[in-house]
Amino acid sequence: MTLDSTAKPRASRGRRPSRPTGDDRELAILSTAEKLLEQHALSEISIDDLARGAGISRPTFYFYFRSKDSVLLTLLDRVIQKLDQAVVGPSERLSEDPVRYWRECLEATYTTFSAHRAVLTATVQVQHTNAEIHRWRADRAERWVTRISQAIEAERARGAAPPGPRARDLAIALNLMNDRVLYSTFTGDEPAVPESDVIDVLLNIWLTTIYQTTQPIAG
Amino acid sequence: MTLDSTAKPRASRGRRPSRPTGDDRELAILSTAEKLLEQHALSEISIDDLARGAGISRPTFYFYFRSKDSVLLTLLDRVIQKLDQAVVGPSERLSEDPVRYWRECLEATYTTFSAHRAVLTATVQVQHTNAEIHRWRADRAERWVTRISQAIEAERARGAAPPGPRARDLAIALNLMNDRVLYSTFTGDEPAVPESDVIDVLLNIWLTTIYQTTQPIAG
DNA sequence: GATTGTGTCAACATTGTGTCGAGTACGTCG
DNA sequence: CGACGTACTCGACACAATGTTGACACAATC
Repeated sequence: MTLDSTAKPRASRGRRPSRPTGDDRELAILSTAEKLLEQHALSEISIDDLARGAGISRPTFYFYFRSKDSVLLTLLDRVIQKLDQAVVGPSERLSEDPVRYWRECLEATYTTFSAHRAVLTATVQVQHTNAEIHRWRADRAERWVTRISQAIEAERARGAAPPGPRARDLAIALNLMNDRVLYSTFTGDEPAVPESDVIDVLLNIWLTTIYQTTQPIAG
Repeated sequence: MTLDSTAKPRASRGRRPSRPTGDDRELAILSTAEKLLEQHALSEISIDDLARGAGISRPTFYFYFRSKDSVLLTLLDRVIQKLDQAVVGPSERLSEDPVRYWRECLEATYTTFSAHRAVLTATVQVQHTNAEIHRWRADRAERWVTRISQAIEAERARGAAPPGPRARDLAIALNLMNDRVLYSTFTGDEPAVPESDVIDVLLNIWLTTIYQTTQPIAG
């Protein structure tokens, strides 16, 4: 998903003035935002804070972004672009080495979240109030769910996993669990699973849920 | 937990004027809020909306509540009071009939949520921005976690459940999952588990996680 | 040198929150 | 009865944050 809709349409990039200007300012806003998000929730950050941090006035901010949320969305877009190429994806190892496959799925999620906690936790926080971000998350979730439920069905088909609730429903529940558990682990809201254990705990739940044991049948 | 802190201290209740006044207004605000929450998120509701809905002016609103959030907190308090007496609690049936015990735990959570979805989903939404509500949820969560992890340990002790990750960590993860899954089921955000299946799906995950099977050993 | 597009901001308009202080209605006590 | 206190009410204000407008600057191109 490209996020053209969020950043104001910048005119043709052909001619670039030599002033200390242009994209620099946009980047300055973005990095100010990411920095501030490490300390404060998005709701506590004003547009003025972002503008000042980037060395511009508040009205000028609106030249670059249409709102605070759209800054977050752009940040998110950048994070995910990096990520989508890093996590090329637990490939076809599913039937060969299921445990490894699922561990890698989880680690991918963990890594995503961990590398840019500030941005990702902010996203979680505003998903309820911002329609665009809400849609963005729904979209991502849908793709994960599809992928995971196909994997579960494949495992059931080859007899490695027993039958059970609809694969899609399990995938949804497990996926929501991951998000929520990682969120509270990273924000440190009590009660939370300690960061050192979080992958193991989640993996355990995934495996037992899918296979009714922690030692699934390998290829 | 009583929420004295949230409602302004009403003076002695001794003398009651006969005007269409007093507690009536407070109740009017509360029911207006609950009604509006069925259609809109709390962030979309202004204090003026609440005041108008209750037939008073905005400043008068502040006579009864210190803020929008404190209305929600009071609403929550009422919901929970009803609930804490309804769900007296899956008692000592744990070792006799484990499946039933866990099903009742889940159903209690489901019922809580379901009966006052508007209030509960609003709570989820503002937990990230309101410290008081955040604390309230953390508190409730902590008590559930304690209770659940003790139950898991008891099952392990009597050999009904196999060893595994720290009981507390499982309890935290399962608990967060419940909240999150029920939230999206009730708001209907896609992807969500359909309401008709949600208890079965969650129960399945709980049982397999705790017992590594859906048929635990009964007493 | 005129034109065009990028970039800038002071000043304004708007919306929502919270407060203050002057008021009104009602029960009570002299 | 009347004056006193308390519950209650709201107009008018102060404030904070958001978003908009219109005039202006500068560089690149014609």
